[in-house]
Amino acid sequence: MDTQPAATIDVEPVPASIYELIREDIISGKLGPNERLKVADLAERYGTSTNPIREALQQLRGEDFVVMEPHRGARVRPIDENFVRDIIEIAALIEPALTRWFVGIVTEADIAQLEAVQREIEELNFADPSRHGQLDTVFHQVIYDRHYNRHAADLWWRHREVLRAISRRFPTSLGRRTAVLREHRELIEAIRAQDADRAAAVIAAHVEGSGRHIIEHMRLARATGARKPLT
Amino acid sequence: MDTQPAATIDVEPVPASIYELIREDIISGKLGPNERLKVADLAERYGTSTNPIREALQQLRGEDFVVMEPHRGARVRPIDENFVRDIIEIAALIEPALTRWFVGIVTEADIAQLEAVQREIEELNFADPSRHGQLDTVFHQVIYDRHYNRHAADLWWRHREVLRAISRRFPTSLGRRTAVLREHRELIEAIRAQDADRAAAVIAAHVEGSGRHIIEHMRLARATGARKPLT
DNA sequence: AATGATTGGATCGTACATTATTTTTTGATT
DNA sequence: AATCAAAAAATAATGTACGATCCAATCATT
Repeated sequence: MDTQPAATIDVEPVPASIYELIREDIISGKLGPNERLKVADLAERYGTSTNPIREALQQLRGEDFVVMEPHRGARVRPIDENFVRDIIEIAALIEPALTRWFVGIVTEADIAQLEAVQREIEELNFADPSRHGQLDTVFHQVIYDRHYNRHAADLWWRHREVLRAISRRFPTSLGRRTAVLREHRELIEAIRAQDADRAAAVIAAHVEGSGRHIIEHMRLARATGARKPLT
Repeated sequence: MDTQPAATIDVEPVPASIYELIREDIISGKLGPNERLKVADLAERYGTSTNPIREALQQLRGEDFVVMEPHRGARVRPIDENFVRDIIEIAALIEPALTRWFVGIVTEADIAQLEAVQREIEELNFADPSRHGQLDTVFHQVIYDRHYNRHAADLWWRHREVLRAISRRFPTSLGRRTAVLREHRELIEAIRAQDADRAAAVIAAHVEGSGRHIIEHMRLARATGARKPLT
């Protein structure tokens, strides 16, 4: 899974392949936790034959969105609070390291780009959540996308997509909004000051805060709209 | 991909599924870097039809061992020095964090198990490389396997498998041998002393050293036996 | 050099065989 | 009659086969 080029700010991506459709439905919760994924059902649901479904499921299995047992088929890996906590913890280890490196290679132009994106984010001021999600992604992409460690960058990207999809489900609290803006500004500041330690610390806090926010909302949603248990 | 139970020390695993066969051939280098993976060829090679091949490739794609371009088929993701460096860097971030947590929950029995495995390792003294690889894996598995963050643990396991497969290709240098034994002992020491910082530092050095060793050997192998370039 | 035809191979669809699992039915025993 | 185990049927995954279609690269022609 390669990351998008940082320059183009693409429109909301409309899922094309079966793989993307199923993944979207898993992340968005249309396909619930632990739900069985029968090849025949999915084929009908998405209007294709079984072959593409089988392949999509295998790919999703490789990416850990789907669990498969031999001769017992596929199930949706639950995207629950634990899941989010896990990937946030990993992100909290990787992102500071990537940021640290970025501080060492950053150019005037990079900082200008960061500031431009940040300006857009502040102007938008969370009016359009989906657009904000895009801009926020681009902001961090500027920092991570040129890193030589493609594995780490792709890992970040994968986590990012999951978190963004989950975040779409609920609004950003006022407290979180101000924190996001403050942390972004502080990050730019630290990068400009060539203070790698501070930049790393800021991004670590940023990731943690974002994770807490998401998990809190998930907990709330779970408590309120009691979801049906596994099939 | 779930990790094995820590208790059972299994025999050298014989790959069963097509997926495992192909992955093994990629990691071991039988399928060279960037080599085209034609479904028809692979089907013949492994004695199956094309469907299982396609599904295996999709899974490998999800795990990033294979890259696919639309309508242009699959290629082997090169398992080269950069690849190893990338996953080592990630491991060097994750393993200390996992170790740190382990220090907090470790029991007498855990330490006894670590010591038992370490004793076996020292007795074997690298006589049987494959067996050593197993024991070394078990040693670290004791530490990581019970962590609540299954994502992180699985990430470790995946990296581990790749590195172990690569390591099979060449002998462990004398210097590395003594370093491994020393670091293991030091790690047990730090864990017993409840010194999380030191344990984390030791494991970070351990991962780094292991990475350097592997990359050095790969560089050497590349320089010596000049491999054929991409198809 | 640009254009169009050819071809290799991926991708997708469909159908069916085989095998393993789950559920239901049956039958024997208490 | 109730209970439980074995057998049978249903369900669904997995594997095989083959044809249709589409895309990209190559080759031939102008």
